[in-house]
Amino acid sequence: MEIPRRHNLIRALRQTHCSDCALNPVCLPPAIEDGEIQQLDDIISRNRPLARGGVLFHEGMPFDAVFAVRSGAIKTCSSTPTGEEQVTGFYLPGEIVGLDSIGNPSGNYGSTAIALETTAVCALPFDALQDLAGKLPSLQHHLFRLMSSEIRADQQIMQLVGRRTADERIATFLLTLSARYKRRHLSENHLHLPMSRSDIANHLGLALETVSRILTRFQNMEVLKVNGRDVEIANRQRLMELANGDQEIAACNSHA
Amino acid sequence: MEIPRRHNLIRALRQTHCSDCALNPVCLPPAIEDGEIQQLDDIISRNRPLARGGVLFHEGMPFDAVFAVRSGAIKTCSSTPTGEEQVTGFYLPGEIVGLDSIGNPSGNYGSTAIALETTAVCALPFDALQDLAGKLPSLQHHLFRLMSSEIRADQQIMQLVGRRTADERIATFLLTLSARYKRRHLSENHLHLPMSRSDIANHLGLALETVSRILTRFQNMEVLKVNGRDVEIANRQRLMELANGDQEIAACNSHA
DNA sequence: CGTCACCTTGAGTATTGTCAACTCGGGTGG
DNA sequence: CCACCCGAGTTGACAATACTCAAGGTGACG
Repeated sequence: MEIPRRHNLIRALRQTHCSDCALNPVCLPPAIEDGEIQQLDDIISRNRPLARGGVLFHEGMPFDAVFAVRSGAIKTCSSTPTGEEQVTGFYLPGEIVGLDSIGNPSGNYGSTAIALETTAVCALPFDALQDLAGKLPSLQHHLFRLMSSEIRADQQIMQLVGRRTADERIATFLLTLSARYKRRHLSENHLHLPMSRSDIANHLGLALETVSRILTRFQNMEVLKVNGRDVEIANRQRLMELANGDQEIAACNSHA
Repeated sequence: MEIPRRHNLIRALRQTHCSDCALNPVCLPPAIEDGEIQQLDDIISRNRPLARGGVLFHEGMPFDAVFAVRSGAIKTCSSTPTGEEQVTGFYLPGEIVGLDSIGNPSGNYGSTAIALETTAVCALPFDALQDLAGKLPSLQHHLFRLMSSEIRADQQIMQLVGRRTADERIATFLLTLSARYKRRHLSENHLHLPMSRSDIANHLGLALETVSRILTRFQNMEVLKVNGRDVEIANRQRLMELANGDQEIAACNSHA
């Protein structure tokens, strides 16, 4: 009796339209009108959800679309000149994957997108999106904003990875994730991490052992409650201090 | 007799148009037509060159334009939550500065742009640029490509800073710079670095002493000839190996 | 000719990576 | 049904890369 139920679920997902999508304030321009939503809706295709580990697009495949995450989570990796993989980002519902590939000189995707859990996406064929953006200034503006946000997010990671200690990177990573969960109206203090320790480590430029050690240390400090991939922020104030490297403030408090 | 001469120079710069700018293959869409160039030209303003250290825009100022570098060089920095500065990028002639600020929620510039030497820029007021992009699909596409390239560049830095040794970072940085010089038809083997050691270090997530030490070591290895900010690539093959961390290849060669 | 950035070089240290062993939980197959 | 295996995660010991602190050196510019 489970198979038919799953099929119904899938059908329900595929029938959904932008106009009644709970995420539309996140992935659509704020000022868009109903008729315009319809136009956007017409170019979007919703495929069957990807299983965990499923590949949404692969580095080197011809670039044809960007994707809005509906549910689940995606990681993107690009392979370095030396052959290792670098996790360039994580994408949660309401976020857009593939923006980095738009202007790739080769015309191909410049990274690989992999589902971290069962994940549903909306495909936005880029040619059509671009045409539509020419007609709808608010959509064009929104796309510029999205890409620009991606640039700023990458610059934040850059600065995180380049100038901060391992503790600060982990603390900041968790707080950023928490803010993104909050934005999509989920609990901001009880996070379920869709990615492995190894993915986190790779993304933050750390060894996976370091990530593991720091999470347990934060737990011992009663800043977090960690249970595998479930992480609860128990002391947000302290976590923010850790993110900023305010060792002394905490020390002062402790012997006050 | 120098003042008038400089004034003439400045006037010459300001009178220049996109149509006869040597950089236009780099900063304009490849398929643009003459009439369209004229439209673009009309919205561009060319200000008097910035002196070294001059601020093009400052973090927190209202965002109104992006800038094409005509000559000289620009660095962008953003200040971290803890107050330090992070050098997020360097911009050479033909490159566009300010793309990261387009979608800043506050509507302000999200970083500060500073001239590393005497620098001339073209200002592209963003409202007008956006309107024009709505009319000229090739311009819209070009802007998407530029932003997407910026994302990829940042991701490369991310991976450089997160996963590579100091040697690899410096080697890769020099090679990337060399490629950019080549693209603008300058010598690819004799580089003049417009930025200080400290800027390089900051950008690559290193201490400035480390940068200095590595440059002298590369010089001792006869890979580079370094003289202050003049750097000559003496053994490109070897530099590429260093960029990829092929320690063994070199070691093998040496006792062959 | 002095000052002031900027750069170089040295010595000692420490944060973080590497290697390695072990635990835990889930799924598979005998 | 149980044993086994495998991947993910944890923990420990040790090593090394790169940072910090500190002391010169060099060149430009007033």
